[in-house]
Amino acid sequence: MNLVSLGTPLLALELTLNSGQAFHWKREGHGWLGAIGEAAVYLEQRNGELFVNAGAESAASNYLALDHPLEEIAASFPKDPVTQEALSFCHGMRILRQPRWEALATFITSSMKQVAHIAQISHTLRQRFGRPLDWEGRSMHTYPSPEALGALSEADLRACALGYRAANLLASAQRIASGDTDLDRIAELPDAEAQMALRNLPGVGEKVANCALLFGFERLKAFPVDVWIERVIRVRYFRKRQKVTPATIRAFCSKSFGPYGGYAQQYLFHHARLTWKKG
DNA sequence: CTCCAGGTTCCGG
DNA sequence: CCGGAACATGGA
Repeated sequence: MNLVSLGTPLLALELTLNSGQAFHWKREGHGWLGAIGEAAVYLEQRNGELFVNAGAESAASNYLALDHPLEEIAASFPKDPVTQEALSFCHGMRILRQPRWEALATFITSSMKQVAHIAQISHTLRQRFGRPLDWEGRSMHTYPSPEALGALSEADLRACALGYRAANLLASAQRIASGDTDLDRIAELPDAEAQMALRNLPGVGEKVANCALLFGFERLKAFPVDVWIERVIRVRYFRKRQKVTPATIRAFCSKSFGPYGGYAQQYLFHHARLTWKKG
């Protein structure tokens, strides 16, 4: 158990790992076990001090985005009570800097699925098709590459409970493995163009593209609108019986939440999902 | 059993 | 641009 300290960053570790951004971190003793790209990683927080297994320091601080100016980000949020309530609830949560394909692929598999089930799919794909890793006798797996997934059959993926998403994940993996779509090149594009490029992939619409941009391409203004966000915006920012179309929501979110809109979105999402009362 | 979940795509107004 | 419907699966 050779751990190294990363100091005492402002970081709500458990909140960050369990907020529906990444889906593969598992409790292990007092910490969390998972993979960052091709490396096995163990994370633990004790009295505010962050520890990581030796050798994974830079990978971990990059993945956890410890360089994001969290205080500045929080200060940039609108001062309305809805956002401030979510901010207070999610204090210390960071937007992870995930590998591009991993972020894109997990959200291709996310459509019309609960977070728990997305996690189950992620684990199955890793176990069956990822590369095995080991840390202190504990095993975990990398997220399977586009090449690995692209070589499978749709039936192989359907057997992981992917349902109709299997064809989309397979075709997207093949387009990337073949070089037809280049995620590194997309990473160089401005937000709007990057979004359009991602949306050329099967199973990638506006919402999934925005998730990929926010979680995998460092686009902190990207604002995914899922059923929870749609509900929060509609109920808390508009009057009952007012006509609110998808275009209304898009325009409102784009103008209201500033340069770190993606952070605000993630806080609103997590807060709503955990505290929403029906009726 | 019914309802719903971090949607996308296609199709007719 | 908008609303509807089809698409799989499992948890609540």
